[in-house]
Amino acid sequence: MSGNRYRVLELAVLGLLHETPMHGYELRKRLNALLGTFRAFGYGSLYPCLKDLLGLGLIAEEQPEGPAGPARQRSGRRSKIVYRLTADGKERLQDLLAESGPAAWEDDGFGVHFAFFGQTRADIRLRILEGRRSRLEERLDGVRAAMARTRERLDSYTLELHRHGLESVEREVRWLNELIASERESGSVPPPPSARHAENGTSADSHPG
Amino acid sequence: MSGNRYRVLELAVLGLLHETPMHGYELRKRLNALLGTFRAFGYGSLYPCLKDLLGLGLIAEEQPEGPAGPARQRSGRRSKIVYRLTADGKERLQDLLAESGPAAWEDDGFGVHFAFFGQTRADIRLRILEGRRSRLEERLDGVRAAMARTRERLDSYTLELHRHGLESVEREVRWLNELIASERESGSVPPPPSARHAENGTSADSHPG
DNA sequence: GTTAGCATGTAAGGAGTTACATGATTTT
DNA sequence: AAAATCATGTAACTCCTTACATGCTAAC
Repeated sequence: MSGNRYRVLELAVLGLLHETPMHGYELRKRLNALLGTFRAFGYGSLYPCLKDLLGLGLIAEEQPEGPAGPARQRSGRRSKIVYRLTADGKERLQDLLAESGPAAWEDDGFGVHFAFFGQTRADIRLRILEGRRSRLEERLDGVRAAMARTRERLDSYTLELHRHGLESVEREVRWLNELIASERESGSVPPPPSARHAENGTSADSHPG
Repeated sequence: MSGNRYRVLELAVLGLLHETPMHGYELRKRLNALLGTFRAFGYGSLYPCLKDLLGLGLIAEEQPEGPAGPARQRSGRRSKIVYRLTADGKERLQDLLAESGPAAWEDDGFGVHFAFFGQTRADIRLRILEGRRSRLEERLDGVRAAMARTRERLDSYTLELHRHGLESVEREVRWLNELIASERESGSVPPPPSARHAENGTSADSHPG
């Protein structure tokens, strides 16, 4: 009943439910629309996750409090179960959004964390973007070194695969460079002297364009 | 002991051992060099896989047949276990290389299959490339539709994520277009008799932008 | 009156990953 | 003698995925 797995789903669900309460089916559609090309979840992933989050008390079934008493919504279609964030859930969401370590910049987590940058503090955003850039640059170094070592015995298809792979990663690095520059430009974030962030309110309006 | 999981690893291991026998540690390095940016495996993945393939009789420990009898190689470092492909393993490898369905063009499998295109029949190569292109175009359609539906409630970060994601996929489609054109040019592949397409090869250049 | 879409779930398993444990050999 | 690298392995776990099972409601 307790014991939460679901690192990506947890943030996505809490983040979406923070905007507005929803039932599972709709949540899944918004989820996949949110994550776009990065990821797609089926019901078989979402519902067990909702069950867990419910068990942990991070979300709760919304009781519509009609005059006829607290019955599940039978007005629309089938009796839907509308979930909302609890106080614990909000706290948990804030913790997840404050994450700026590997969980937020590795392949798995980066997409979701980025998708919720609008709700993320400016200094955290910057740390995640920079963390991911470092990660990708490490990967570039590793692959380039490996290629140099084994260059002679790779056939043309393998070389082409590598070329395309490297180009993709380089392209993402350039994208991150632009985002980082844009984050810095939009003021409010002094390059962290030690860890100190200035209090600013305009955290979410800065998109690169 | 039997029962093979490991869809990606199996092909990669058999394909590499087809070139030359190797021990696990070296295999892992060549594996990661081969797959480049696409994937990286640790020993915890490779060794159990080798155990399975051994159990299935697809690979075998190479006996060096020294004059002192069949002992494990103690010449180099620690007693290495050098694996080689068996006859069954070669057959299995041919089956895997002949695969041209979803397993070969989905995200997971495509990289490995492509890496071994040098050992793959020309018509199979073409089918895999076209299959992947279709898959990506479906994905583009799906995401663009989803974006159109929920455009208004996405913030600028989410939009930026989608823009970058779409661009990445579009870029891969263009790459596939070039590869497919190049495969057709290099002769030897008559367009499959049943699936008839108009006599221009440039069917897929329709990317917006 | 039947398909298509809405809506919720479970059981079993996939394809690895992480952390740990061990020891030999070469380099510094 | 210490550190790095070579070399092999296991147990427990992860984070979903696939296939299945169910039923309601709107549209054709």
